[in-house]
Amino acid sequence: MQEGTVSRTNRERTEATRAALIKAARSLFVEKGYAETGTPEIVAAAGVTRGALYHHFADKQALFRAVVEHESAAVAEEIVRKSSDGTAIEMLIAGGNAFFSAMAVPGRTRLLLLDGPAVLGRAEMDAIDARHAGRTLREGLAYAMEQGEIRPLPLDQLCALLGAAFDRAALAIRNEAETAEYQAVIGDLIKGLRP
Amino acid sequence: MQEGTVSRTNRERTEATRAALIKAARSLFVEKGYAETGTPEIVAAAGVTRGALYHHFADKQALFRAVVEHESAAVAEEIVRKSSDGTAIEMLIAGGNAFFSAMAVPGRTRLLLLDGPAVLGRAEMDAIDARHAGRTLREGLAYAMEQGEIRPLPLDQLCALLGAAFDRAALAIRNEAETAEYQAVIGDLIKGLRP
DNA sequence: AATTTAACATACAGGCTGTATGTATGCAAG
DNA sequence: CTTGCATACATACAGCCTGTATGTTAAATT
Repeated sequence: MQEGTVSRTNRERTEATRAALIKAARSLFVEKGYAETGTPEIVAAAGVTRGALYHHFADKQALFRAVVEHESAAVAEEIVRKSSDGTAIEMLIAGGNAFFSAMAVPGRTRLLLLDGPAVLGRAEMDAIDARHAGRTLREGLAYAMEQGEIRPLPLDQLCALLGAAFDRAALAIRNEAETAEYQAVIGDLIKGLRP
Repeated sequence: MQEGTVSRTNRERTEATRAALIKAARSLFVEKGYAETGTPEIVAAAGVTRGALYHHFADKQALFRAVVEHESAAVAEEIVRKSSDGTAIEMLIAGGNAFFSAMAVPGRTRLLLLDGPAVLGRAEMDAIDARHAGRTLREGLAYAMEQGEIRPLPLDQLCALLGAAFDRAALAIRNEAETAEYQAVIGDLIKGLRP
């Protein structure tokens, strides 16, 4: 039985430190916002020093990027996990509901929809989204068009516009009643695309 | 004939100073973003001192708010000015085109769609938008529903979702070809709402 | 076992924000 | 017209934060 500092491999140390930093940073970025959170505060919460932070991340923004990447992946994972089968439009609706459910986790709207675009820029946020949640929407829409369930439209533009609608709905939703209202309206928007 | 310091009334001094600060701040916020723009830089460009800035504005964020308010009003003014008549849906489309045209003015997407929500929060941005461009969209949709040109749907939610789609399109648009593409897709979205 | 390299910790320089204090000018009252 | 107050600034200061440079310890390599 060992105490305090157990001998760890470098890889283990790195992973533990990075995880602690990302966890502490996520919590503070959510609570106070990116600009109002200082690195001294983050490292104190993570139980390391600023030296460790700047060893693993180029700067504060790089740490934020890691937090956003992590969070975006979690949202996409939940959508994929809950994806049902049925008609293409049914799948789109179900995916949307899963998205709303995932975005209801506290802090996600702030990280992914408010601070993210401002800190990292829309181009980088689009790139991150395209690897995660945005990818599921794109595949759903492409499948629906393929099946002839919605009219053929430029996929890039349609994804951007519907994705924006989903995002804004997630931002507006604060309780179950609002969830149902937005689900209904966005469902109508999608159904309006049928041939 | 007088030189240099002409005797000005206090009201004139105030208006001139505020205008110079807002103009300089707008330029720098657009060029470098809110966080990367320092108040020393702003006051230097405006030809005043930091004392003047903090006399007229509570803090840097209040100055940013004034810039955003000004810009948002300019967008709404352009939409109203270009609003044509015709069927309700035609007016919506024309209003959308005017919106895209107004948002093409350099810096507006960054101020109103990227930094604005992050710095001021979505609630405050919604309030500002509701007084300006968002108001025109809401009135257009309400009129279209009244005329029976689109199905009756919850107005608040529909405004939020379509407003988000317009915003994202404005962010994505970088040239005329893209403008046409997004106009077409957003037109299809609106037309899908017909009874 | 010796050497290199990774993973930190500490110290420092520069810059920025907001506030406190000082000054000059407009303005209103007598 | 001058006397007193308020407005519109300018200057100086304190505190904090970011990023970097330097030092130290432990792991990995040879």
